[in-house]
Amino acid sequence: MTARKLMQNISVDCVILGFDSEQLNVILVDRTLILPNTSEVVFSDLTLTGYHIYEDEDLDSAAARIVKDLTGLENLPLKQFYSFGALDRLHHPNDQLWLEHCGDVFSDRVVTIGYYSLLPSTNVNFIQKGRNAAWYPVTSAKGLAYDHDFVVEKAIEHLRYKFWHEPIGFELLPVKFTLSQMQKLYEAILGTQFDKRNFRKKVSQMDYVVPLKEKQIGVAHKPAQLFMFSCDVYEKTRKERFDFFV
Amino acid sequence: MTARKLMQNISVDCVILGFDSEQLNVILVDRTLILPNTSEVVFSDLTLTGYHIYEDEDLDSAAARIVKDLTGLENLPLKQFYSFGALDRLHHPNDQLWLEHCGDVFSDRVVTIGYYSLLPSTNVNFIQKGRNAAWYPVTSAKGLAYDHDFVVEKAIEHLRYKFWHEPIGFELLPVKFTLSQMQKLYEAILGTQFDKRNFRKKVSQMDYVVPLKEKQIGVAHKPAQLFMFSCDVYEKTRKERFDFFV
DNA sequence: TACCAAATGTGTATTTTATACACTTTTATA
DNA sequence: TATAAAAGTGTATAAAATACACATTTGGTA
Repeated sequence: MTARKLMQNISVDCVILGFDSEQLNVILVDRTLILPNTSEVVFSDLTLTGYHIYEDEDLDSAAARIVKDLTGLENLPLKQFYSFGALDRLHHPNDQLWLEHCGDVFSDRVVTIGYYSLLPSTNVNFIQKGRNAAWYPVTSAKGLAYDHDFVVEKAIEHLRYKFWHEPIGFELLPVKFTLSQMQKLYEAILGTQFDKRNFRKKVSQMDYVVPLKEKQIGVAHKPAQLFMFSCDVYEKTRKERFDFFV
Repeated sequence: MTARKLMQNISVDCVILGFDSEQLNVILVDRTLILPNTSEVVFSDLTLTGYHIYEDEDLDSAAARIVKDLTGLENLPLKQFYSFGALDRLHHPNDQLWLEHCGDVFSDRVVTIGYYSLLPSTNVNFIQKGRNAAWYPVTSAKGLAYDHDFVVEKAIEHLRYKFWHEPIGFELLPVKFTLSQMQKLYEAILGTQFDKRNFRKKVSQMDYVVPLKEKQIGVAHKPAQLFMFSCDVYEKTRKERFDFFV
């Protein structure tokens, strides 16, 4: 394989969001600058899973490759949500130090294409090469590298927007889930409370939330019925309607 | 002013959409390749309003500058909607010819950030420098330069999506509009029919559609009452709700 | 083995919203 | 003054949203 050339001015950053039945989490990667001669740790902070794209790969492929390289995760449903090109997005002192020392010398003008992905944040096995990727609660994801605080903020804004209008919540739940888990998720993301009976009445109208003949096991109380989301049924039965009204 | 440097690999393309009470239109710019020595017209086609960004400008500013340069229009509400980075997006023969002959030699790997803007397409005065910008019905916007057919398609998809969920339709109407104009717009974009009485009943629930004490003038029939959209009222009274249900 | 803790699961009455549907009114113009 | 063209209006019915409280099932433990 011949050497692939990285594009100096274009990168991809992925906001991988997970839910653990309590809160929303994001995968962040360790960025520690160690001086090679003295082994001094100059600083240590966190970044999103992101990197420059190669000249011979499109944006979606770049996003998938970068996530795989940094976390080992494959086949995530990565979707583009916004691009970031502020002039000062790499101008914090740590970013400049990092760019000076990190081998490949890149431009300090990089436009990055933001991607996001949703998954349940339990049972995720990271396979890391060198750098450490891990889940962090989004509430604690502050002081990140570059403009990544802003990128995360925009991703969550985008997530909330889609949450109101499409059934994407299921991507954050296990394949088989209980209605209480679903309700907790929606309450957490949308910051609302729902009445249990009315929530269930509403869900029962959704043909694409399919009841299974299985129950929870290993819980110290009455086990709940499990449900699945059917994408097929959703696509076939969805009816759009005005909802900006009133 | 010192010479600004264009970025080889990054451009912005703007899909400026207008409505003329009949159909959706888009501003396109003439791209005619004339050989300088023989004056032969090699080809002539159309592009979106787009160009490379400068090293010292952010994406939003670039979009505004490019639209102004190509059309004379200022202060349009330009919003980013998607980015395009397919490997072959500049690989049609005309695109290659154009890139070879058009002076500045750019890379054939350009990632473009898509912006869109909405406005009523009547009473728009183009001030053009050299190249011709004009409205074209979106239905006839085929065979455009680069991947611009695809960019337009994605923009309209985005528009429809937002149309269902937010009152952005008003950006495509004159400041003062009649309910029939509004209904026709929604029917055109969403591809649905609404019952007149039910549509009006619904609109009357929207506090942010404000009836004026004015009527249409110069029409050869009973003149309709005029209405305005109030962004202030909308922001203060909007209630989000689930709408992906059922 | 009886009791407790913990979470599940269920129904009804009321209000609000959506839908279906047809004729009269107002204006400019011929 | 008759006509054409579009504006404007109400009611009955069906569907959906909301408010609200208690009995049930299970595992664990005394």
